[in-house]
Amino acid sequence: MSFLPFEMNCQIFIRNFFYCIQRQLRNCNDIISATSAHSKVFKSGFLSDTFTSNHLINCYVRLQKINDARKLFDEMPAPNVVSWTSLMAGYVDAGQPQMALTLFREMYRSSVVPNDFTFATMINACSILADLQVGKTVHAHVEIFGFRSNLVVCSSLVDMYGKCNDVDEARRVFDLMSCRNVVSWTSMITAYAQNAQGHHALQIFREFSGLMLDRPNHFMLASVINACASLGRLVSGKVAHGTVIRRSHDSNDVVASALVDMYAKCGSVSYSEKVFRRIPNPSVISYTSMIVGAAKYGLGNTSLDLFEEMIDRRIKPNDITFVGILHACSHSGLVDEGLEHLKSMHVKHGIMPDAKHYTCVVDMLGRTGRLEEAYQLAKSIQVESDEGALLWGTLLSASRLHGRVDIAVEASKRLIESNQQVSGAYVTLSNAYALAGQWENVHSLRSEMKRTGVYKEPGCSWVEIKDSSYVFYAGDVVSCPQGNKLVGLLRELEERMKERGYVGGSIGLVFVDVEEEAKEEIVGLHSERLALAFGLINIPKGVTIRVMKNLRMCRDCHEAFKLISDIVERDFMVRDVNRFHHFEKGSCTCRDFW
DNA sequence: ATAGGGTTAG
Repeated sequence: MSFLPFEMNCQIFIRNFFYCIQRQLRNCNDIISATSAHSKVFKSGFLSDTFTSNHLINCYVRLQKINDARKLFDEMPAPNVVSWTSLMAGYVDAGQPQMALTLFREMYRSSVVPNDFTFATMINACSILADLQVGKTVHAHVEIFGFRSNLVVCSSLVDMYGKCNDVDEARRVFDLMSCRNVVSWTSMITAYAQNAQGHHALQIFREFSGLMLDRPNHFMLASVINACASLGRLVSGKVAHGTVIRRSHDSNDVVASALVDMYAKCGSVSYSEKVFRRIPNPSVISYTSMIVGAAKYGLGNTSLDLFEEMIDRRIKPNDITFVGILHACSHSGLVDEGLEHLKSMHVKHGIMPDAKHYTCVVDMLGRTGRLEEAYQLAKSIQVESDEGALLWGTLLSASRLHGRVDIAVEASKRLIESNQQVSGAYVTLSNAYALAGQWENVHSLRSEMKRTGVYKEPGCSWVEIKDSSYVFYAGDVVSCPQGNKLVGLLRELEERMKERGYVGGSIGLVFVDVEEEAKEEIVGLHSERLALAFGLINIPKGVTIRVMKNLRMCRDCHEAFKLISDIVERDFMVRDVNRFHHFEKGSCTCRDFW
């Protein structure tokens, strides 16, 4: 029988104990085993060992116990770069990215040197905060510390610049990267998609696909679908959907939610529904996408049914869900239901309504002509300037629609005060004056605009036919060879809609351009009407036409809309033109897709 | 050895 020397025995014991603790720390998935591991480490005296403590910190971070992680960190005699970075990442996960920045500064003052992991975490914090200034500072440090060619650091930089709305800088970093992977390509695609440059997003995706280095995964496809949605490109969206199915990502609920949203925005809400119904466990986002999708089509009751369904399935709605619900009620003329839901938000669901919800309600009341109530409500809401622009802009449109010049004037004043969307305010106010026959005011407003140099970009819309998009601008009809024919046709349509009780709004003929003489002529046509006429005139049989522009429907409008559908015998759907200001004249005819 | 990057709804 041989005996090992005592010291060697001790070493083996310590090493075994060490592994045992490590295994326990790696596997602890609940707070009880974490605490027990913690006390074991404490008793053994290993708490002063940085490596063991780091394990414990990560354990608390995984369990979302950031305060416990912090306490442990503060007691460490010698935290190293991993300890610092772990804690920073913990704060980012816990929704306190600001604290991560603070820690970085503290770390900087101590003698511990940051590494690539630290920078990736820091950049992520800046990205969440959308803090471009700090982001640039961190970028400078990345250069100084020599991580400019690190894949992960650069991918997070691309993402950070994208989230801070500096797409050009994102692209610069991306172009300088010496090697890229799916994540870096996805970051670049997302940067474009989230900054209203969907066509660039698709271009990057085509480039990635052409390289055939790697397959697109569900992250990338979700972003690509998002880009198709923002462009209203159904054909590209369907191709992306095909890729999703081929790559077996159709069971991913994030991808599915993106598809639901894309189909709704591209004019095919029935596809949205099909995709939605295949999601095994829809999240609050999946439900909200479908609720919003239905709302856009004036299917208010469908939205409300979906809401009931999600409540029954114990899925908690959030503030955005309620924006969707209030939108649905607003666009379907379900005022009482809308007001009920507004009340229930706080009482039943513990969500405080804020400016965006009240804006929906102002819209809802305004559409149905309850302008006095809408006005009183608008005045009572505390808003930031950008929220104010939306709020007063909403009221302005409603007062124009119902010919309440007094409220229109007040709303425009507030809108102009908010210093945003000023040109839109002038145009709408001018339309309100014109509607009331107050031509002198129209003229003086126009000279005011000339004097202050306000310029209104023309609204545009487009139809997608086969794989091409055709864009129309407000005012285009004048130059169109069939212009007169169109105008006649549209007048006739409007008459027939009025007979059915249509009261005005997007479908009706409105003045678009105050630069033109404000006489009772059509100086411009909103494009959905133009495209509608387009559909009547020269689209070959068997081609599906989809018109993109927001159709804000009250119940009456919905009726009218059905009537138009009967007349033109085609399916088309419409989306919000204001979200697509990135369309430039002549740049939107795209025949190619990947 | 322990720590890091990309996705969906208004």
